[in-house]
Parts: sequence; structure tokens; C-alpha cells
Amino acid sequence: MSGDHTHNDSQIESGSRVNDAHRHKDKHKDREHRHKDHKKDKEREKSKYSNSEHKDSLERKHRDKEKVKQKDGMDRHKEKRKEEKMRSFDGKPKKEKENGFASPPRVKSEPDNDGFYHSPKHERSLKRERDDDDSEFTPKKIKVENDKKAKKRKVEDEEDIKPKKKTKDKRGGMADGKKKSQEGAGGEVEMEERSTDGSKWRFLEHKGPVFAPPYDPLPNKVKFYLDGKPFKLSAKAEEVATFFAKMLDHEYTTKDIFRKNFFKDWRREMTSEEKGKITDLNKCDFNELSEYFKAQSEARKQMSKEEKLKIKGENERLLQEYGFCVMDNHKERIANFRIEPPGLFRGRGDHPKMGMLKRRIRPEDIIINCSKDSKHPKPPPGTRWKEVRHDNKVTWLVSWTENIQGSIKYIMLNPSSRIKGEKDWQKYETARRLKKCVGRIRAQYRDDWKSKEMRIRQRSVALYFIDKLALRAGNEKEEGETADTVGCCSLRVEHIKLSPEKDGQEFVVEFDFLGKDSIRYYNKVPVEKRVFKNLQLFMENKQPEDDLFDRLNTSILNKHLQELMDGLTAKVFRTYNASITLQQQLKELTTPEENIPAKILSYNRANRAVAILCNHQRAPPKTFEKSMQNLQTKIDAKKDQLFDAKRELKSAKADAKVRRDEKSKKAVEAKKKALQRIEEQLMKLEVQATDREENKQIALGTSKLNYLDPRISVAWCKKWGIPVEKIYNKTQREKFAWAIDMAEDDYEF
DNA sequence: TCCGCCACTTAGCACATTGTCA
DNA sequence: TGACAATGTGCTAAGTGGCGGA
Repeated sequence: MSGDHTHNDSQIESGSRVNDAHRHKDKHKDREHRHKDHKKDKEREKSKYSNSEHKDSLERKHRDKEKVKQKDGMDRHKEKRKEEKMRSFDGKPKKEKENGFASPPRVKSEPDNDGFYHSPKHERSLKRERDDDDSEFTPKKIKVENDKKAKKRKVEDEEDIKPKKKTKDKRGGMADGKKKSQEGAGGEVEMEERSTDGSKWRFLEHKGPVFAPPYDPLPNKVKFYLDGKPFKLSAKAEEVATFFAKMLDHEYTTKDIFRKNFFKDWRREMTSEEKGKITDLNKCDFNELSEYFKAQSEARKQMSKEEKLKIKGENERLLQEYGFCVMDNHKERIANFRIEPPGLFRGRGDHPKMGMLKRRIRPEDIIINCSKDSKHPKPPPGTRWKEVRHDNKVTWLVSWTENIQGSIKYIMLNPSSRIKGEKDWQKYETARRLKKCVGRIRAQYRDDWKSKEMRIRQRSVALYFIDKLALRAGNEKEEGETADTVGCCSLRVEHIKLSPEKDGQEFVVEFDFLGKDSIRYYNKVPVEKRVFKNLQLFMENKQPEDDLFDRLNTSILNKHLQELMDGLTAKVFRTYNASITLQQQLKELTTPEENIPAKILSYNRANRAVAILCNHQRAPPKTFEKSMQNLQTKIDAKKDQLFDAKRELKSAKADAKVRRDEKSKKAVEAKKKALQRIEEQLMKLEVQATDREENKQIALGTSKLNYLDPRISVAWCKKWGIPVEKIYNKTQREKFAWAIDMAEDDYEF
């Protein structure tokens, strides 16, 4: 695997990565405040305030004004940044740099099938049994690269990887004729194409969504208190109050932004009388409501077996009725057939919209997508759909627009469906194509570090980070609409620190920023000298809040990547590096003579290496400390047992020395065995403790589900005789049915 | 060319269910 | 058998990237 980055121990086991999102959030908050204050100072202009809610108390009015002022400042600053970026794109030369670089101008699931999407290998066999007139299902080859340049590159790439065994085509393990039918001469798996016009289906029938149950008013005995006195709320206001009450134990409800947003939206649901009386959230007491819901939840837990079964049965009925659709000739499971219930918006991190009211979705908000010739879903009596359309260029069945960000929500198919399975397979095939040309791409971006053009240098350094550190692309975001998070292209100067020498290493870059879901990315990485010098150059004459890559965005980067390889985007690097890391780690960590549990531990370690690379974190489980403590108690007890066993062995040996008979010899042997067993048990417990500790803040599931080519895992299982159920649970096996079906023990990513 | 919209994938958390052990 | 831990599932927020129109 020459040319591959080895995401080796220095990165994977790097102790410098701190999983301390919470502490960091506070730090970031401080930084953000400083940042905003700075902007506020810059922008002293008065903002025009036009908020309909400003008839509220003077105090709130003032606070809101301050907020608007601040936001206005932020927007202006953002605009300034944007303008600067644009200017550089527009081609007006920037000031010449000291180094002399002037910035340049600028499956069918047959009725008897199990219902999951299997690989075409499987499907093809079914196809033969099908009617010949089912011509639209004829597998076609997708042209992977079509321009001359790409073809030439392809030849070069194939030459790059030529020194390969000729006896058996290892890639994909497709050596026999049957399997070869899936691969082209270049060793690529060809996609089965279902249409040439971009249509995703020909027939789609479903029953529409399941709506959230209507609001069930509180019993009279459960009271809301205003200023210490019981206060009867109108139904609408009461419903929104219950949303808040249900979250009362959560940290969210103590946050100023949450409370402010909630109160503002709550007031909108109040009658004018209520509006007049309820003017301060601090005077509202939701405790009785909260207790009531807790008691309800407790009662649900205490329900009899029969009652629980009844609920289960009802859920099953709903699933059977609404949880499936017919797409072409497949009965497919729908992923989320229930409409999101109303509630309070919980953004992640410091989300400016947290606490806002997520309104109830009605049939009139719903767009139904199905085929013309299908039985259309019926709206609930007395209502109508917003629209019924027949768009087979998309895969969703139902959509609506949510009121917080104005984004569209969809009901789509389950990951086990044909349509999702094919897409998933395609994703990994693209990543495998990258494997073939990654050497050339790396050579090119290294070369580009020396480019005379700033935009190319920035592009190449960003690409280096995306490749080496598996950073996300980093699309631009609208400020004030979401939490302040970044990816590679949107990194700001304040997110990195450069040290010519740190902890005995040269040219160290210290990354510290909040990524997707406001998860902290902290990493200290030694980089190549040229990268380091380039970063210094990019940071020259910039403020902390300025973009590090001011001549770059994701669209420019992806356009460039598209030229390097058909279908290549920043995201593909993450998939590629994750999968290749898993494969390498499995090779390194698996020892043939180990037993199954030890091999599984090795698998988890390989998986963990990927999760660390991709920065997949989780909050430590609430019971973590306790469960660790319990495990430690067990370990201590085992140690005591070991001590005793050693002592017993010693005395048995002494006894045997004196007696010199068979019986005492046997006793020694028995004691030895017992000691050995205890030692093994202790080791197992200690391994378990290590495993758990290492996993404390690392989420393995995300990479397993989204980044690791499942064929690698399936092949590993087959090679070492590990039951695939040990690696994938039922749902995961359904999702990866295509891979389980396809991969042999010699599959190579 | 750029921006915003749209469709889709990726993400972590909360809660439910299942497994394990005393 | 019940308590507790581990695992599985559902939910929905938050990303990525393509496309079309101004």
C-alpha cells in the first residue's frame, strides 16, 4: 500500500487528543464572547429594531435590543469577511507578501425474499428466474470516467498499482467467472444501473405518515403556578408549557438563550390576557407539571406485562400499516414514518435557536410523493395534503418544512432498502477508486505547496489536512442561524496554533475547534515544513477571527477534486482513510492463534483507531464511573483469589516435596491449573477494563455504520471464522446484507 | 459565477429492550 | 427474580454536495 498515509500509532494512539468537549465548550464560549465583544466594539452603529414582540416589558426590550445590536454587528463582520473573500476571488490583487508571492488575481425483494437489499451477485441469480420482458432491470455498466484526460489518468493509475499478483485478482477477491462479471478489466466493480435518466423508481406506493397524537390536556389537579399562585392556562399555552416542564431537569432550561427563545415563542401561543399576566419566566413554576410527567413515565415502567404487550401490539400494527411501502416490486421498510411531534428545539452546542417552539405538523404541511398509478395515501378525515406529487427523481415519500430553520424534512426508506444499499455500495466503490489514484493526488498536492498562486497553496494545504486528519470539508454557514462550528475550509486563524518546536517535535500545528454537532476537535500534529511555512503565510496580517483559507471554499475544492478523479469530493477521503485504516489495523492486530474474544477485541481496537481518526466522540455514559468501579471491585477480588491460589500452590509444592507421592503431585498440578485459570480470568477482566476505559468517550457505531466498507469486516470474519453476528447486530446485518452476500475471505478494499 | 435550495448522509443522544449476574 | 449494565433502536440535528436560476 505504497503511498497510503498510515494513520499509525502516532495519530491513532495520540494522547494529545483530549476528549473534553464540555470543558472546552466553556472555553469556547469565553473565546466567542471575546470575539463578539471585539466585533461589537468595531460596529458601534445603531441598529434598527423592528421586533413585533417589543411591546413586552422594557427590560426585555432592552435586552433584545442589545442582542439585535450584537447580531447586526456579527452580520456586518461576516459580510466584511465575505467581501474580503470575494475581493480576492474577483481578482483585485492583495498586498504583496514578504516572501515575494504576490497574491494572484483571483433487488428486487421477491415475495419470498428476506426483504433486504443484497448485492447484484445475489440479485442477478434472481433475475435469471424473472420474466425476460423485465428489460428495465437489465444491469448496465456505468461509465466511470469518460473524458480522455481521465482515461489517460486511469491508465497511469493502473500502472501505478501494477506490481500485483497476477495469479489471483485480489481486489475484491473476484477471481472466478461469476464474480468477475461484477468487475471490469480494471478490477472495478461495475454499478448496476437502474435508469439512465436519473429516475430512482418507477412505482411507489405508501400509506403516508403517522401524525403525532393530539395534545392531551393536563388533569385539573396538576397546576401551573405564576408568582406562587395557581394559574389556569389556555390549552395552547398549556401544551407549550408542558414541553418546557418535560425538560425541566435538563441543563438546557437553565440557559439564557433557551429560556429567552422559549418565552418568546410561548407568549405567541398565549391569549392576550395571559400575555398581560405572564411577563417573566422566572415567576413561572412548572414543577408540578414536571413531577406529573415523571410519575407518568414511572407508571409506564411499572405497567403490567399485559399492558406492555398491548402497547407493543399497537406499535406493531402501526408499523405494519405505515412502516412499509412498495417501491417498484419491492416491499421496503420505511425509516421514519412518524412525523416529528411538536416540542422545543434542542440545538447542539451553543445554538442560537435553542428553546424555540417546534410547531405541530398538520396534513396541510405535508407533501406526498408517490407514483401516479399508485393508491394515494389518504389525509386524515376533514384535512388535505399540501400537495401530492409524482417525482421519481427523488427517493423521499413525504416531506414538510420545519419552522425553526426553514429546512425540509423527509420520510425516506430504511438503510436495508435496495435504494440505500446501492448508494452505500457505490460510496465504497468510489473510495476504492480513490485508493488507486491517491498516490498521484498526494504527489500533486505536495507539489502545489510550492505553487506561486496563493489559492493553489491554500487548496493543497487544506487537502492535505482533509487527507491526513480526515477533517470534514467545512461548508460555509450562516452566522447567527446555527452554532459556531467549522470544518477544514472554514477554519479560522484562531483555530490553529503553530509551534516550530513542541514536545520534542518540529513544526507542530495545534488544532482546537468545534466541528459538527459542536464536538471539539483537539489535535497536535507535526506537519511537513512546507505546510508549516504555508500556514504561517496564510496567517500573516490576519485577525484571529479571519478565515485561514481565505481563497478557498468547499465548492472550489470539490471542483478541483472532481478534475482529479470522477466522483471525488472531500467526503470521499474520509471514507477512504477510514476503510483503509480498518483494513491495515486488522492486518496488524489480528493474531492467528488468538481465540475469538481476543480477535474481537482486536477488531474493536481497529474500529476504535478509525473512530479516533474521524473524531467520533460521545458523552461518557452516565453510569460509567459506577460500572468502572464495579469492574475494579471484581478485579480486586480476583487479585485476592490469585494471591490465595499462589499461596496454596506454594504449600502444595512443599507438601509434595515432603510426601513425594502421586496424590500430592496431582494436587500440585490441580493447584497449578487453578492458578492459571484465575490468571486468565484476571487478564480478561483487565482487558475488559482497558477496553471500556479506552471507549469511554469514543463512539464506535458512527464509523462502523458510515465509513467502514462492510466487506472488509465480513471478509475478516470469514477469514478467521468469526461469526458475523459478533461484529454486526441484526439491524446492521440488514443494512449490510449486500456486503455479507458479496465479500469473500480474501476481499481487499 | 454565485447563491440558495434541495436531497441526501452523517451524527450523537435519549430511551427501550435485552442480557447478565448475584 | 430483580437489579443493573450493555446493547439496540428511534429520533432528529447537522453536516455535504449537486443543481438551477439570477
